[in-house]
Amino acid sequence: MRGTSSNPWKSVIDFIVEIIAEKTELDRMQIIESLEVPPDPNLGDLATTVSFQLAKIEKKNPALIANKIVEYLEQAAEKEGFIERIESKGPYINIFLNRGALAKFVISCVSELDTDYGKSDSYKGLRALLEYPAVNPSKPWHIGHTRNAVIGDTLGNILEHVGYDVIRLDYINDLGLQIAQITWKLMMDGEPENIEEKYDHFLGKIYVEVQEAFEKFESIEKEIREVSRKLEDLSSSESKHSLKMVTKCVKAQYQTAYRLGIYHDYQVWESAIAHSGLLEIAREKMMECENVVKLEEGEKAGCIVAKLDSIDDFKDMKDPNKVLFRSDGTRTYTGADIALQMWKFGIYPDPFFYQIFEKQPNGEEILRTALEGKKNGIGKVDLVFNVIGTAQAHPQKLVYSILDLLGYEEESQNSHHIAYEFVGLEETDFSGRKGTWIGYTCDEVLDKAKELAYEEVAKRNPDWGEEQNDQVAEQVAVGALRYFMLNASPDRKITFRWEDALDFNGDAAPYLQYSYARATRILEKIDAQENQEGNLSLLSAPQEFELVKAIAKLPEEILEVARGMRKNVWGTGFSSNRITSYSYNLATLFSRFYDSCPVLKAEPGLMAARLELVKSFRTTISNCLSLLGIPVIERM
RNA sequence: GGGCCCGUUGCCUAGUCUGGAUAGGGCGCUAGCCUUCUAAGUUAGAGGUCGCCGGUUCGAAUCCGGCCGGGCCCGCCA
Repeated sequence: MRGTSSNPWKSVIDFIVEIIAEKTELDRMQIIESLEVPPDPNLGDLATTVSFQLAKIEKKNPALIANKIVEYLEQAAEKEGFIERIESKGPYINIFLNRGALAKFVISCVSELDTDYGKSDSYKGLRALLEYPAVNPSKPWHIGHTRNAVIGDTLGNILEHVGYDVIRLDYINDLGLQIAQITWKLMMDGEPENIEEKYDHFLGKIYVEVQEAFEKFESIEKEIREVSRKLEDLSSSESKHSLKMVTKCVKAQYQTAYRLGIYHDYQVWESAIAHSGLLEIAREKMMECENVVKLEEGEKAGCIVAKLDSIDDFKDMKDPNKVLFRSDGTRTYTGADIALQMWKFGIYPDPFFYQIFEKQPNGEEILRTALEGKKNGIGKVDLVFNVIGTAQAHPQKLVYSILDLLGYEEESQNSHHIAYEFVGLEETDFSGRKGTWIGYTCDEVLDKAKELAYEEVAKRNPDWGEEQNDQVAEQVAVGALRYFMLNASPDRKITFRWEDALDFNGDAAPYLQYSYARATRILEKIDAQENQEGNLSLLSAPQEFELVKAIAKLPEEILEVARGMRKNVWGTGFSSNRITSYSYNLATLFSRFYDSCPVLKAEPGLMAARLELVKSFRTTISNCLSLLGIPVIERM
């Protein structure tokens, strides 16, 4: 193998497949599928189970076949420097790579690509629109919302890494009943002069109070419903009050998002949807379909419904006529969701105007939909990913199926529900209404994590000042929380326990950050002039070799996650935990290397080679951390 | 009634799509390792009927069927 590759492990695999293909009758796909990593590195670096497949064809003992093939393969492999040896063990054919040659190849790939190492252009030219976390603008983010936001943000990073152009969208429901409830309360009581709390926390608590009254007293419910109706009228005082309140709330919520390194490109506001004419345009489009009709009689007389009895998945519904627009003409959630999904794909002309909501700390402006402003829409997108809890699997499926029913087959296929299970407590779930989230907001969890991290940082770095302690503690806290959310497979419920979320040892973000800091420290201690050419073929210790192999696999690992995003009956799978476990494993291998292979005390030639390896590791783990949105810490 | 997700050691969990060698980790527990690049680390050890039963297969945590337990979903609600 000559030169460098953006996917070194894949290059090694291709090389081996080529050799096997020359010596057997099997096609390349079969060979690729037969390749696996043996359970124990002592058995080899790669193995092939082609003997099982050949045994079926030739009707012979697989072990005998393996024995025979190995002889041929050894001859072929000898010509190139990449393979050390090939041996059979029973039916398995085990391949040992040349450690020095692989180290040389992998390290040159990483050093060439640097911060781009891990990226690929496999999906170049495709545009993906992601929606997350769409938290109601009436309360602070709790840890359930945090899971949504972190999954969405990380998914965006991964899609960007494999070549997608990614648009990050947030949805602001400023017309919901929850907003009416708070508006009612604030207009009655007047807004307090000095609110000491963060504004979203303040609203959240009011909301819990109002909700109680709302459920208890019919008269209050009636008043609030009236406020809700008035919110639809943009000239009403209720609407004007609510707009100020919601804007303030979203800005407060975004302070939390920014702490986590989460940014967006656009916001879609429900009030803009309601008054832009979007719903009317969408409704007309929908009614062009013969399966969307206005019912004349029966319980749903006057409603515009989608007839779903022809679709297998929905024929067991109580009534397969799904209401999209009520008899009074207003849209249902499903109706609005379909209209919005159509907008995302640009099925009809964009009716929105756009205004700057605010400038984010990353320097980028976030645009919100509005009724006046500039006409800079999102343009054509190929795929839409909605990050929504798994409880909404059925409604999401409805939206995509109806899209298909309307004739937008491709758009339906390209609609993805990224489903994740909820975060709960041992005894209860998080409920906005009951206020069970109090004490478990994202801000509180981050603050508590930071407090603990601060103690640790101060203990380890007695010479640091308060500012440096504080900064690192914040980075540790953010990393720990993001990792905690990503390391759980999205289809698994998270039971939130402080001792788990705040455990900074073992399988957690600080471990990764620490490995980076250690690598950085080694490199810092070397003066530039000592930078001599290292003989990379000296890197043959098992700890060095295992680290090299792990580094080599990053690009393929990211691609595997992207390829694994297939549609299922419940949504589209997204294995965020694969990236965390890859990164954890990489850091573990570095820790072992660190413990058993001294760098600065090694012989000059070996030292230079190990320095190169440390550099490669540092780049790779750094790229993993930025993919996961975990802050990189130089010293901790 | 119908559909979906989960069940792996004291606790948390990877692996299940695409079957393959002794089922990986982490927490906790036990015993080592800092005069050596940051011990948020590392080495070793104890701990498992992969929910249960059956089937397919040379081979099943993984595929198929049937159960059991936990959660979620099937509104002109929000």
